[in-house]
This record gives sequence, structure tokens and C-alpha cells, in this order.
Amino acid sequence: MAELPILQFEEKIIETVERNSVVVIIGETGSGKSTQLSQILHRRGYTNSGVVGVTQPRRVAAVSVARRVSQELNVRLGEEVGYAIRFEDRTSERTRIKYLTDGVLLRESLSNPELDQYSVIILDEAHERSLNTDILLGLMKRLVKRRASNLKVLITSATLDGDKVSQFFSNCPVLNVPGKLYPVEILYSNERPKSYLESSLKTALDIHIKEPKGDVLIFMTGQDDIEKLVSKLEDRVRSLEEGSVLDAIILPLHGSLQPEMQVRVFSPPPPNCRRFIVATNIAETSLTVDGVVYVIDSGYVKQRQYNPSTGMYSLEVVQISKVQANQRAGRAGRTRPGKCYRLYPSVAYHEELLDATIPEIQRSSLAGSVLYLKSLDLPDIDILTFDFLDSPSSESLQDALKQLYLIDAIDENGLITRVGKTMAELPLEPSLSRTLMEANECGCLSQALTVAAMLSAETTLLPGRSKSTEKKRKHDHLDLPDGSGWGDHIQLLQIYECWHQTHYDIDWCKDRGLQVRGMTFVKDVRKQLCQIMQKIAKGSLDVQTSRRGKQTQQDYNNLRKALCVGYANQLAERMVFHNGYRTLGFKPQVVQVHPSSVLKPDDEGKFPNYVVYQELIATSRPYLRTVCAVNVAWVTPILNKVNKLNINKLSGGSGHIEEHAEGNISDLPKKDAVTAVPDDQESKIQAARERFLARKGKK
DNA sequence: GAGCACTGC
Repeated sequence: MAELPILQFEEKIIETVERNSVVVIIGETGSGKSTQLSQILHRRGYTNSGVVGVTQPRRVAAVSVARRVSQELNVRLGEEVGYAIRFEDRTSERTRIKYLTDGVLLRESLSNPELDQYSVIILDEAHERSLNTDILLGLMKRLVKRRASNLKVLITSATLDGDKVSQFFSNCPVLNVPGKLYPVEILYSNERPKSYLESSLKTALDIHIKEPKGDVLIFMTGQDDIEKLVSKLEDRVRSLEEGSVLDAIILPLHGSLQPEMQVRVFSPPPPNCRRFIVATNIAETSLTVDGVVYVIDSGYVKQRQYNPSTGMYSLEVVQISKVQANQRAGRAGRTRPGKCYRLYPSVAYHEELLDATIPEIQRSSLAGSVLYLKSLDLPDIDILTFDFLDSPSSESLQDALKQLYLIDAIDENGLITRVGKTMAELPLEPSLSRTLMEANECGCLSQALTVAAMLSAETTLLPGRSKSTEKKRKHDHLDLPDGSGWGDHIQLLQIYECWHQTHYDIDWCKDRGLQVRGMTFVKDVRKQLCQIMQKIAKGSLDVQTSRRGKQTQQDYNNLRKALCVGYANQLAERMVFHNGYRTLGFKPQVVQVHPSSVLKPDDEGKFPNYVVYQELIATSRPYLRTVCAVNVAWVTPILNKVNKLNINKLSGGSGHIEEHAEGNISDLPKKDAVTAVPDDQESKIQAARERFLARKGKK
């Protein structure tokens, strides 16, 4: 511990913190900032007047760092040193150093906007620029002015954007704390390879043949290229002359892998063996693999981004930033000097790569964040001029306002409603919160709670796709309920209710290819949501458990109605001549129901006229993922609302609009605005539909 | 008839 570089800077840090309310700390990997900053402040008396809170973007980090600090201070975890993450608050009255996820701190500030139990707040890993960290940065800027006398804020960041953070906080001081990394030699390619996959393969084999022992970490963009590279590497390594090189183990590592498979990466390899870990950017920050000496950096990452004018997400392979490139390289120098092979030329690094990754706040739908900020109800905060470190576009903010208006969270003047205030209390995206509120009125809260919880865990429910599980799923398809013709939300409800009836049998999940971990998470979320709803409704709540498991068509109707109200901002109408949908409320997009949906065309080959959707995402083409059929009678009032929408008023203006501001809205709901499908494509679709009907007829 | 990077309340 005494070797940690940060300890040599203790005096300097304390001196600077004494004189300034905000300090930026540039702490490189291995500097010990996450564990030591809080202890330094504790030693110097900052915990006498309040708690030192340290935020982390990830749960595991909050827990593991808290655990280490409690060991170093030789106290029991949960007493002087504790942590708070969702579902787990291990703090007590005695807690002086508290690690928490930034999401938890945001929740805390909802009920206590001044955060007055804290004497110091440390925003750790701020350079990762998570959505929550960015909101916190804005709130801290305001808070240090209000609590100038008794609050210190420390922000840890990366070398490349420390100055920017400092400027944001009125040029506050920046302290550099060196890390304890071993040197990493950077090797560039002469030119960009035609295929980064082939280039990675070649580089990996070169290392294997020429370089001394040490594991290789290879950064790819996703499951597909990981699987390809793994199989190619296996072939080529096997064909090398036996005994001429080390044995090789090749391991994929990505988020959709079963956790048991991920663990393999952390168990030490057998002797005289080189491991090749082929990973997504999960290995950049979330997971640290010991023993890595060589890093191969393709220079690419798969990134999700949101288009506020269409309401559509897309996943795109984009170039990484310099911060990311350095982070990747750093992975080679944790145990001894290493090498990083960048599969792009040096000039590309310097001239093409952005300094920092585009922050999440500029790549996401902001409905949830805007609702959160509105619900804080701070008179001195105006959303459209909120002081962000990097502002989202006004288009994105207006999109959020529009969405919130359509689900009654704000009124036509942009003011938060009672419904909106309640929605913000729920740890859910606004559409789902609104669904719960409506369900409480419709008498189907129990079912809605289940759907909300299932949707919160959806990606961790199904096992990662692979050839074998795919076959299995197809085979076992009949074992899962079918949504009774209404779609995916109803199916999710039915799945959980079936499980409930087995008294939460683990084998029931396994037999159906459902991840036990995911289903357990659903159960936890449902319980949490139930508790919050109970608190909000003060007992006037309809969480009928006696009727659970025996859903009637009437229950499904009520639930679909509640979903329609909640997802008024994610509504689509089927097109007249084919099974495509056009989105309503956004610049209209022609989209298809995702083939993985349980919602299928009826006997005439047609989908329902209206659906609400959980997500609109462009992969190979634009798809609606997770859809639920809704009735036209529920849709009509929403469309009226869309027509009345006045974005200028919503943004807090007078409502007397300049011409071009209106232009944005007038192209929203018009029936014949969609001409995106050219005639020849239209006829192709018509032909496809005829073929489909013909096939159906034969059966 | 296609496939989703990573987090979090």
C-alpha cells in the first residue's frame, strides 16, 4: 500500500482541496485513486462533518473497492466503510466512507437535493462519461455554489480531458497523479488493413511465434467477429508445428456469454501455455484479465446511438477515441512491460481519432434524464439551458420533451405534472413508469409490474445466441407461452406467471433456455417496484396476488390499454398494402416487426393495425423490437394529442412560434407523409405477401 | 426470417 503513487501526493492533494471546492484529479491506472482518495480525506478529518461519498459507474466496482478499503482500514464492511448499490445498501449510521453507483447517488438526490449528509463527493471514473455521471457533473456544479462552505467535490478523469472538466468548473485546479503501469510499447501498422479480422489473426500468430510468454488480448467489435476470429485462430494454431511454440488456449469474452464462460478467463492458465482472449470493449473497463502482455487493438468499437428526429437507435461500428485507445493499450502493462499492436497507422491515431468518446448523453434518448431533472423541481434549473459538460443537441432535448408530453409527464407548458412527479420516483424508463401508473387505474397493476420487471432484464433472460442454443430454442419453442396473439409483452407476462406457478423452480427456467440469473433479477426488480408503488400510492394499491396466474382476456385488454397509454410515444400504424409499419409521433419511418417477435400475422397474413413497441432499432434494417397489439380506440386520443403538440410552448416559450419551429412538428402525423417506399419495392412486398399466403394455403 | 456493444436505478 505504501508504494501507491498517490500517497506521495497526500500533502499536495489536501492543500489543494482545502483551498478549492472542486478539484480534478488525473489518476492513471494503478495510481490507487479509487481506494486511497477517500482514505486520505478520512485521515485528514473530512469525515467528521459528513460522509465521503465515492461514485462508480459500475456495481461490481463499488462493491469491490469498498471491500478493499474496509480491509485496509481493518473495519467491518458496512460499518465505517460501506457501499450502496441497487437492491443492496450496506451502510449504517456509522458509515463515513460510502461507495455507491452514480445511479444510486442520483436517486438519493431526488429525495435530498442538497445531499447534505456528504462532506465530500468524489466522482470516480468520470472520463467514462456515463449518462448518470454527466447529469451528476451538472448537478455538482450547481451544488458547490450552494454549499460552498461545506462541500468538496473531487472528479477523477483521464489525461486527455482533464482541462475540459477544469474549465467546466471555473478553471479549478488539476492534479496529476502518476500510475503504476509498466511501460507499454506502441506498435502501429503502416496502413489500415483491408480486414481488421485478417490483420488481427496475422498479428496474433506473429506474436505467438516470435514473442516470449504472455497472454494476448484482442479487441473486436462484437459476437460475430469474435466467433470468426476464435475459429480461425484455432485452425491456424493447431496447424503450427507441434512443440515449436507454446500451447495455446483461445477464449471468447463478451457480454452475452454465460457468466460461467466468462469466469474461465479469470482462472489462471496451465503452465507453458499462452492464452488468446478475444474480447469486446467489455475488457476495456469492466473486466480486467490478469497476465495480459500483448494487446491487439483493431481501432473499432460497436456503438449504440440514437437519432432524436426518428426515435431510432442504431448500432454502428465506429472508430474508437484516443482515450479508448490508451485504455486498451494500458491493459498490456499491468503485470510487466507489454506491447500494444494498433492495427492502424500512427497518423490515424493522431489525426483521425477523436480525443474522447462521444459521451452517452449525446447518443441516447433523454426522456428519462429530462424527467429526472424536471422532477428535482429546482427553480434555478431550466432543462434547455442546463449546464452540461457536453450539451446534448436541442433537437434531442425537444424530442425528450415531446415524448414526456405524450405520456402526460409534463403539461403543454412543459411543466412537470403530478403523474410525472410520481413517474420519476420509479427506477424505470418513463414509458414503463407511465404504464404502471395507468395499470394501477385499470386494475392490472400486478401484471404491469411483472411486464416492467421482465423488460428490465430482457437481455439477460435469453442465453447468448450460438448454433447449439439456437437449435435447442427452436426445438423447445412450444414450451414457452405465445402471448395469446397480442405480442411480446403479454408473452413476457405469461412466462413469469408460469414460473411463479412452479414456485420459482430453477429447472423450469433451464429447460426453457431462460437464464436463472435473469429470472431471479426479474423477481428482485418486481419486488422493488412493488414496494415503491406501495409507498407512492400509500396503500391505495391493487397488487392482487390471489388472481395471479389466471389471466383472462379482460386482464390482457386492461394491460394492453395501460401499455398503450405508457407507450404513446412509441406507437406504430400498419401500412395499408403490406405488413410494414410506420412510426407515429416522429418523422415517420417505415419499419418491420422484428422476426424474433412472438407477434405473427393472422390467417389473412396481416399484422394488427396498431402496435406499441419497446424499441426501434436499425440493424440490417429498421425493426420494432418487443411489440404489443393495441386497439384503435385507444390510439385516437393519442393522435389528437400529437396533432396539438406545440414544441415551442413545451420548451417554455410563449407558444407563438416562428415558422420553421413549427415545420418540425407539422410533418409528424400526416397520413400521406410516408413516401419512403418506392413503387417497385411496394410491389415486391405485395408479391412477397402473396407468396406467403400461397405457402400458408398449401399447409 | 434475423441476430445486440456496454452499463445502471
